[in-house]
Amino acid sequence: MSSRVQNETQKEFTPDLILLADLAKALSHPGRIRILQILAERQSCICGDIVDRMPFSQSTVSQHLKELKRVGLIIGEIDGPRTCYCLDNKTLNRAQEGFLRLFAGFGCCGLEGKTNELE
Amino acid sequence: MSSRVQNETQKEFTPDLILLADLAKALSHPGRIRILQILAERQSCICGDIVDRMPFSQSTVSQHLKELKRVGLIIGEIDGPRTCYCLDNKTLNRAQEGFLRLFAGFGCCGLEGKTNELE
DNA sequence: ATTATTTATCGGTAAATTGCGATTAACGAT
DNA sequence: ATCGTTAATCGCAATTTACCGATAAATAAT
Repeated sequence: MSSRVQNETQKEFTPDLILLADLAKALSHPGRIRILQILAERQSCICGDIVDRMPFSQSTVSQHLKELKRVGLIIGEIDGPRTCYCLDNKTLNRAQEGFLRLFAGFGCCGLEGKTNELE
Repeated sequence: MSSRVQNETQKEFTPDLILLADLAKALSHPGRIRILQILAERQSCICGDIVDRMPFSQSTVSQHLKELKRVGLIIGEIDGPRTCYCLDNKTLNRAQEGFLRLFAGFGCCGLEGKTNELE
């Protein structure tokens, strides 16, 4: 909040920036984006169902799920021998907000037609 | 063995998805996001000015610039012994569009208070 | 031609990522 | 207890990333 700006040429990265980059990293693999899309279109989020729809092995998918869980984009709930995954809307909201603010800061691109006051 | 019926639906990733992941990858490092922000503040920027504002060596910054150039987020113009970098608004627009569509597809997140539906 | 300046690239190391098969752990059912 | 099923984790190899110092290439000025 009240971060002390002592030098205009601040070289360090703010926690916000680091967080956004971390979220981008989680989205930097087609498989992980795909997983999020699968979870969005289905309410049944059993791990096996995801694996069936991915071109990777079970262990690889599990690793991608772990990465998505790490940044908080998804939540895994153990249900018997299975694990039920679902999107974490709270983190998704923050992520969307972060990206929106980022692009808004670039000033180049309006929302073309949808002129919301982003700020 | 697993007698699961293999879903014949597209396991492959669409070019659009791969492109979006690639853009996310370019944004997955705080330094690279920072570079974009620096370029947004000033209309154009010679490489050295960017280096001065980054906590990395000249060669490292140059490498990040190369990555941003690779995905088309920035353009580098040689100007004498210097190189002048600037944002590529066209790619930025497409990137923003891609992220907007992605998050819209998640359905979870309106624009926080602004409950307009993004088409 | 020499020198200084600027930036891209080379070479190297350390760490992280990606993918897989094999294994383990946890659970339900027999 | 034993047997399947499910999913996380381990171990491993190949690749990529990140960072740096050193060097090269290009230009401007002397």
